[in-house]
Amino acid sequence: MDDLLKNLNEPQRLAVTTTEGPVLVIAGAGSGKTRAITYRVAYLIGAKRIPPRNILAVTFTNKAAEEMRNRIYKLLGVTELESWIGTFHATCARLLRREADRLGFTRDFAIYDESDQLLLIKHCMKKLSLPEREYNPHAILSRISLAKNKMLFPDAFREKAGDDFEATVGNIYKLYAEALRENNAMDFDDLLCNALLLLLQYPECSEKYRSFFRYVLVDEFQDTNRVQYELVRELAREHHNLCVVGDDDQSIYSWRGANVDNLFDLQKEFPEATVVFLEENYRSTQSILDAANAVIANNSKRKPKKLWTKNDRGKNVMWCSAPDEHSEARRIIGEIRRLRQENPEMGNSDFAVFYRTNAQSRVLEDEFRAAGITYVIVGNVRFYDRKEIKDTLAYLRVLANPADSVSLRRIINVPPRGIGKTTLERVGEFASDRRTALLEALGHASEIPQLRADARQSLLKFHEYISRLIRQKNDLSAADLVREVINTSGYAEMLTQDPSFEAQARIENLAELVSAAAETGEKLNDFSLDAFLQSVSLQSDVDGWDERMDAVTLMTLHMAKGLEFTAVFMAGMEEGLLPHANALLSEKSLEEERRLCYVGITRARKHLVFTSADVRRIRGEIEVNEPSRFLAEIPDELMDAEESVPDSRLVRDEHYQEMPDYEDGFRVGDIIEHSTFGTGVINTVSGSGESAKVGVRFYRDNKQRDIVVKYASLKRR
DNA sequence: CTAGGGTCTCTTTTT
DNA sequence: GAGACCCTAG
Repeated sequence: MDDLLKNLNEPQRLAVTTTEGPVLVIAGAGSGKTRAITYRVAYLIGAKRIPPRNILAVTFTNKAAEEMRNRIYKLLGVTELESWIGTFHATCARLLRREADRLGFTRDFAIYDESDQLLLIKHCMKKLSLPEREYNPHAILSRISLAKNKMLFPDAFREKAGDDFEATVGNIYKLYAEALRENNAMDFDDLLCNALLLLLQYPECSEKYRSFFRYVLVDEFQDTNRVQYELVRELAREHHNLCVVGDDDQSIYSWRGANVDNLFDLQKEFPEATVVFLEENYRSTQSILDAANAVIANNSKRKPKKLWTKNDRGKNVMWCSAPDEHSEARRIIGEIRRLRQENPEMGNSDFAVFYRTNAQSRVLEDEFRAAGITYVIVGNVRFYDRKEIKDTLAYLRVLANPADSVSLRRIINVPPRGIGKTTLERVGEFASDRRTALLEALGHASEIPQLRADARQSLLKFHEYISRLIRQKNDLSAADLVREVINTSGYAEMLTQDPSFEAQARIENLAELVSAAAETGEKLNDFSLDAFLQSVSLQSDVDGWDERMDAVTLMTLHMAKGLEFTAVFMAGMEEGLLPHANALLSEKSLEEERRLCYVGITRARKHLVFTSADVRRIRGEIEVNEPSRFLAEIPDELMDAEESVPDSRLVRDEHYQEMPDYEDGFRVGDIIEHSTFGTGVINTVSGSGESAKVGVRFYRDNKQRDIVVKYASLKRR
């Protein structure tokens, strides 16, 4: 165990060995914070003889959890640990499964993801006869989610409603919350809220878990929200054996309710806390670190700190601009080839390309494919988000939780069984009149008035089919059930009859789902349907990513947090993209964009290349963007800039000719005054001359409008 | 009820 | 540019 401590620097050692009482670790990027917390857990188990199951360690992703687990195994020389290491959501779900009945759920409650949530919201809106035109379900959902993050429940929300819109949201919220309960389902926010409620409302429960989790660790604390904060506080209330690790400069999830202040509020809450600063960076070259420091220094709201390193100065960082996004992608490929030539030891997996928006990945993907470079995209269209996968899972979810009407509605007519909208509406009415689950109502189809005879038959037949599967579910493994559903539901048949290439791919995906179920079973040593479904709902995008693959990694900046690569490319360094157009409105969101940029930069070990395009096509329209302000924040002596060179292909490109003349035009980021809509920020520019258009987000209602420059007298402010 | 075509919106980021 | 959604003809 003493050997173990030798691998740590002074502050890291302090963070590891101060096991009793609160510890707050402020850890700069690349300062070995993961090392500190894994060693801490290993130290607790190895040196302090704390039983692993009495330790709770919370990470940001499942992948981080798995990594931590593996490292601890290695440090301790064991192959198994009965410990609680996982994300907040996974941990809460696990807890809630045990205690579900206290809150009026059964232990097989469903976990609704965003698409389920939206379906349910829309369903509720229909019940209230609210048109989707007027009330955007997305916006409603995000309001509800924000409310839940403050533990503001429907009744309280409705009382506090300030205007008509809020009142409407309140009504939908109320209905939505009831519907979730009826469906025996929780959304992501509920997992956290209900876990907290459980502790707050049942003292004996709180007592149980407080004495069970004797040591609590939380990573990435700057990205926790209020509910998560309260959860941690409640669990550590008595023993105070709490260690949280975070970096306020890497807080990039405030849009999801995360609150950086948590990091410092905790210090007030536990004034006796030992505060440890990790400021020595082991990852990057001096130049990269200087660039990162230069950028982040422009944020006004931050605790001053300065990362330093003993590493070499290294090469200057680079900035390559390109005429358009395709040449940008080719520039990246060119640089990868050049770097590999200069450094033969580098393989594909040493490279990563980060971008702000998922949409940027398509062009990169096209060019990588054309160049024959192996790449892997992390995120984007998740395997589990594909239609055929979602449909099949919906069948399984109905089996696991027959009250789940959202899933039932998704599949009742897929493949087509002659159960259309009207039929479904009648059944829905019948079900809510009788206060019974939708699935049960299907069985009573003969009592439902106004149904067509053939529809009635279909309903009964479907009900019988699902009931049969439900009777079988306990005797079959998750993988067997997946196979059974695919083969007997008519789904496989529907796809085999479709000769298209896509249908072929879908069949293959379904086969993969069967393997996924089997693999998950083996990994968890639990082959039940419930275990598989839970692991699917809580899976995150990075989780499936394997860094050992010999491929260049493509991912969003958000997903890059916590990772590192020898060479990093940051694509789309343009105003409107990074910082994103929607973030130009407030200083606060602008600073978050800067932190995002900082996170990207600090992922790089040796090489860092920024790229930008003069012109790019966004949502079908050509836009002209200025280079990102963040580039200007990096001192010239740290960065080599290379001018944009039109390559031969672009000159022939037909839209090159249309390139608008912006001598006297408006640019992204300009603040303008409109005669009717008032003040706003330009976030898109398109077309030229007579047809020049700008997209403006107005302060007054935060709505986006396209304005034809010629007809509106816009004034620059 | 279904299939096909046209329109409209949209993603900025995700457990 | 893609996907969701609505409308219409069969």
